[in-house]
Amino acid sequence: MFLEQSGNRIGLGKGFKSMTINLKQLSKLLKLSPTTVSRALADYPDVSAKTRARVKQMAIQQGYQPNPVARRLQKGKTETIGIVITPEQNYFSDTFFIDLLSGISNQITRAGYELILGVASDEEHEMQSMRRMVEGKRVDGMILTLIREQDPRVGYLLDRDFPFVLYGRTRETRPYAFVDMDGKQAFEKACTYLAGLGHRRIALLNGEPGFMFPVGCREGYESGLFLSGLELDPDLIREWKHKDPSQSSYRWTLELFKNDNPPTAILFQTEAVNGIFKGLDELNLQPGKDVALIGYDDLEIARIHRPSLSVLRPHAREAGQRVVNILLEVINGEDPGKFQEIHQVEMVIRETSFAPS
Amino acid sequence: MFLEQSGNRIGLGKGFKSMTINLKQLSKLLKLSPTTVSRALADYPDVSAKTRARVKQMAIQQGYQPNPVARRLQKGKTETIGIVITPEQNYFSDTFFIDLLSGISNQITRAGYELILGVASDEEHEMQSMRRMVEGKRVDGMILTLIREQDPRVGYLLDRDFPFVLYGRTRETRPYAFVDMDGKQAFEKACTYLAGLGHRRIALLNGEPGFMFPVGCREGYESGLFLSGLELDPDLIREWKHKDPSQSSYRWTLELFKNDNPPTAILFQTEAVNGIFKGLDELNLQPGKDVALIGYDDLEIARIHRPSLSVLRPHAREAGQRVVNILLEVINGEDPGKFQEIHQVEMVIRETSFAPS
DNA sequence: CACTTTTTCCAAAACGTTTTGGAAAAAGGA
DNA sequence: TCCTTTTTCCAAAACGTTTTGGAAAAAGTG
Repeated sequence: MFLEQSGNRIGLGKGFKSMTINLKQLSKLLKLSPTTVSRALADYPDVSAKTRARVKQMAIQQGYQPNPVARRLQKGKTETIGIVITPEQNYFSDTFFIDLLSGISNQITRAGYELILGVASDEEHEMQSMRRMVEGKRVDGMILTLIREQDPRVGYLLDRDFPFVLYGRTRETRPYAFVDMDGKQAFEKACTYLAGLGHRRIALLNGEPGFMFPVGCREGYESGLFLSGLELDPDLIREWKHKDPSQSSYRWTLELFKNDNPPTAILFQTEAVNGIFKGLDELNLQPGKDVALIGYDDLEIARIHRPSLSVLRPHAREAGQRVVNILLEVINGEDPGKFQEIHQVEMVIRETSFAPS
Repeated sequence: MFLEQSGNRIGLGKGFKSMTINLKQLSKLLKLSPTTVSRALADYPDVSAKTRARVKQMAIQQGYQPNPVARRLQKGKTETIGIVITPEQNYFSDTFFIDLLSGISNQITRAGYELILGVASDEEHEMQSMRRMVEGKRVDGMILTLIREQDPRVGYLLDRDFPFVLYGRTRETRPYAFVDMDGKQAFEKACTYLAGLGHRRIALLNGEPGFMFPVGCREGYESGLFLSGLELDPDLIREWKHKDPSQSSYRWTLELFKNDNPPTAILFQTEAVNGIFKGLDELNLQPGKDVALIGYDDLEIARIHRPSLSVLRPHAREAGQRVVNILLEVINGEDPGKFQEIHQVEMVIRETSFAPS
């Protein structure tokens, strides 16, 4: 009787819920069992082509969509994956992260999954937010970004055998799945390119220590110097703070040119470009004329600045898509160790990389 | 028998799922019915203080957390709210949106809800992503940002009586819930402030037409001029494109000063500041000396630039929290029309707002 | 002590799916 | 025709909670 009531609710038009039809109601309309309707929609072979067609047509006509919550309960999956971002690290500074997120989101949607977002104010809350998702059974897998050299999140997830994929890498001996940009190769390429133009003093303004990505940048830088027969001068290497890229890179730029033998080229993360421009301006040095610049990440400012900034461009969107596809496989039981991808980084030559006179 | 098997799975240590305990297992440990355990944990009055304590202690000891999917099914709620962002509009340009998101996320977590994120590449996908959430029964309510004057999303949600809250406003006669910044009052304040310093030619570099927020800015601007006894000169008003704030604002800045009687002050959205700085630089005009500037939004660049930029600062975090609290009330059946909040905007005077000589 | 009220507990139903394990009907084979 | 195989369908169980509607036990009342 109770059932009949809710069955009759179709089309009553009172409130939102009444506009929706469920499996039982649909099967009643079709004079079939819920089992058959469910299996018809899922293309099981044990339902005849004729009834399958009939079911599908009616489902479309009635706008039927299986209730995801019920399906999740039955399937024992949340069909959800989680990501935690932190505002303090200015990661959202421009298109890069939103591109990554866009690739992630679209691929997740395509798989019929959901992306839940946590925003954490610091490292501690970052962990807390992730634990809530994992231990609260709110997600089937996690995506991690902005990875540190020693990253407790990775150990935590490995310990409990919970599916995850890193965008980036960390120092961890156990196998895990990751998609990373080949920062090493990118910086090596940029470095040899500048050396090939004739630059002999190439500086590196690297990301904050503790995070993993500057490690690759530095390796590539050193390897590039070596391949070009240049000496490594520790005075030409600086690191800025993630929380405050412009301010710290500004200071480091000024310092760099106090050197007796200052650089003629700088490699750096584009995020820090404002500070560098400001520093150079103060020193009366013109980018692309007195100092060559190549940034890592193709942010908007790189394109619109005059002179336009030569950059290393990671393909964030594609990387995001790969991260999701891999995570879905890992969730599906595949061995995470099989998925360790290092993506090429494109070099875009614009106006700030010139041959010194 | 099947039940017994899964009951015995506790502590087997094979795979992740085995590490988790469910209500039935917990109740067996306590020699109580699932009903009582559930009600004890939910602080129902019909369970004695003694057993309630015993249950809670055991729940903590065993690390029990109710399966959210099962609860959602029973409660008929998804405990989830949705938001769709679009990358093309550089909304993530700096701390503003992430602050808003941070307030939203934290408040949602506090309520035990989940935030699911959609990333849409354009207006059409934006709608599509929202419909998937709404019609797919994936959320209990929606949060909308970056509202247009005519916004089909609002009509869509109103039509089907689906709970939502706007961050911003739109042109719609039916009542709906929103939290908006008082852009009008902010620009009026900034305008009268500049006029009070002695500026007579104040320009407005406004946001893209079609969106709602520039409307308030313009109203405030006009009202500020009027209150200060200044004439409105249409030549001093320009609008930039959301997709490309720097480029278009750069062009408009140059145009502005082709005027016979150029402005001595500019009001604008901080997002467009790079283009303005670039334009002024090209014209050999110094911000804070030849031209006064006040931006809307306190982005990082406003603080670190020399001279530092005077701004109007919306309190994004607080607004995000309010949006969520209101949405939860609307979901709970409260009348949306009751919740229409307009928040004050703070004015932060730094170095670019000076008295003309 | 007998009766009523309050306290404390629980069995069963319900949420809306998918999966399991057949059963009935149709088709094929002798 | 009778038996076997295949096709097509479905009743019931299960996923893990919360809620409903009592029932048993304890406490209060006369």
